[in-house]
Order: sequence, then structure tokens, then C-alpha cells
Amino acid sequence: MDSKRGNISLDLNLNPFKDINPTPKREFNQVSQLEQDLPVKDEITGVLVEELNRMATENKKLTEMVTLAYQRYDALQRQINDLRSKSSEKEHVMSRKRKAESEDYYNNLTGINKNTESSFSDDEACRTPRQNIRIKNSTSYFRNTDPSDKSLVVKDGYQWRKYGQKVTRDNPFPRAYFRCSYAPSCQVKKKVQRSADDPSILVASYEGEHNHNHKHHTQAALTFSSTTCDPALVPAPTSIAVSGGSCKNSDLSHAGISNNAKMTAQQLETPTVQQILLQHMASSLKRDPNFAEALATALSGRSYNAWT
DNA sequence: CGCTTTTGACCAGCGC
DNA sequence: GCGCTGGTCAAAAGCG
Repeated sequence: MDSKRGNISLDLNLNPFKDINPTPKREFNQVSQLEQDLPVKDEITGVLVEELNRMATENKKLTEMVTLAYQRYDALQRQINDLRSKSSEKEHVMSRKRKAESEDYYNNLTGINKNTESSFSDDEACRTPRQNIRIKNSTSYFRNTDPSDKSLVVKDGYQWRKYGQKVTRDNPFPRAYFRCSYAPSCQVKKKVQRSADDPSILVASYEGEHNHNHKHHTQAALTFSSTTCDPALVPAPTSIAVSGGSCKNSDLSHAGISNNAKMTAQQLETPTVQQILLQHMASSLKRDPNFAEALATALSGRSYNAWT
């Protein structure tokens, strides 16, 4: 893993006085005096070498801490993804019968043979001719910014009509049922339910595929589907979406730094992302005159204290 | 007035 | 057969 991450050393500038102007006059005078006093100069050199060694040790410790934090974060992300995939499998098994029923319902309505993804394995999907047109399912996660909002309305760019609400057994929060209301022929449905673990997260399950392109124009944020990245299916919510998806091409620049923690393990394991992040951190610290001055002050203060 | 939301009733599958 | 559960229907109410 470290080989993928690359060099994550903080690369601290251990000679901060080099780039800082002007050099304090008092220091210059002290150096001049020190040149006249060789025993004191040797002592100062020893102190500086000791300080350099100490900084190198601290740098190494910090590097180890960052590495450890990355390892722990990756492990947690893997656990979350495992739990998500297990719960998704369980839900597919439970609803297999019902999905088959809804499939018949769609067939009666449209006259087109469609199958749910959960009804066939991928191998079967490849072998079965009627798999050419399939009902696609996906799950998206939306962060609800307003805790008082209990309407379960998810702004994903499409126009929905609510046709039912139920309290389910495994979740204290009600589940809302929506149909696409833009086109009568569009049979896309979605279920929205607040996450039992985190009530601030709305879980939207989409069933089917829009047969039109109607969307609102305010598509500010991104979504990452946990089961598919089909752009025709994945909605474009105006709220912030989170999930364990794998849309590698997603532009994360709009997600904001607060969403960094929500990036998938796969995304974080990408060496380029980590390297860019680390390079950005390092360059930001290097460019920041306040940081350099603070570091120089700290070092000069320590050295000055050592001298006195 | 037309559209959406609410909400109780209804239906079908499933396990016992 | 019965009860539980998830999904859907449809009448009434709400809203602009």
C-alpha cells in the first residue's frame, strides 16, 4: 500500500532562515561574536545538529502517524463497503419474489420484456435474450441539510409524484414511494427512506430507467450510485450525495473539503489522488509565510533559549 | 382548477 | 388459515 501512496514524508524545511528576510541583526552580531569564540561555536554547532536530529525524528514520527491514519481509514472504508454490499445482497434476496412480480406488472403495462437485475445473475443476463432491456436499479445517498425537513423529498433533478408511504419493520423512519410524474409512460419508481443509522442521510432506491431527458437545470452536486454509474439512470441531486460507489470519473472538485472523508476507499487508494493531496498540503505549507515565520520563530526561540 | 400530498384500505407473498 | 410485511390504490385534503 505504501508503494501505491508514494512518498508521504512531510519534507519539512529544516533550514527556515534561508528564505526569510531580513535576517535579524542581533543574530548576525551573535554569529560574528561566535566566530571569535571557537569553543562556543562548536557548542552551538552541536546544539544545531541535535536540533536537526530532533526535527528529523519528529518528521519520521509524523510520517508514521500519517501512514497509520491512512491505514486505519482504509480499513474502515473497507468495512463500510463490505457491510453495504452484504445488506444489498440481503435486500435483493428478500425482494426477489416481489421484483419478479413487478416485472410482470411492467410487462403488462409496456408490452416490453424487462427483467430486474436481481432476478438474474450476470451469467444468466449474458445468456438470456430477454435481458437486452433490463430494469436498472440503483441506490443513492443524500445528505439532508435540514434536520427538520421530514418530507423525504430528494432533489435529484427529476419530477416525482408521491403515491404512498409506509413504516417498514427494520427502520423506524417511514419509507416514501415515488413515481416519475413528468411523463405518464415513464415507469421509473423510487423509494426514499431515512437511514436508520444516520437520520441525516436519505437513502433513495431507484427502480427502472427514465425514457426522457427532463431534468431541472440546477444540478449543483454529484451522486455516486452504489450499483451503477449509468449516466442515464443516476440522478443529479442538488443535495450532497454520499455512497460507496465507484464512479472513477466523477469530478470531486465540487464536493468540498468536508466531503473528503466520504470519498471511497478505492478513490483514496488511487496513488495520484493521494500524491496530489500531499503535494497540495506540502506546497501550501511552503507558500504560507505565516507558517514559515512561525516555524522560524519557534526554531530561533529554541536556539536562543539554548544559547542563554 | 389542476396537480400534489396524505393516509387508510387493500392486495399478495411468505412463514408458521 | 392467520398474521406479518412491503407495495399499491384511491379518495380526501392541501396548495398555488
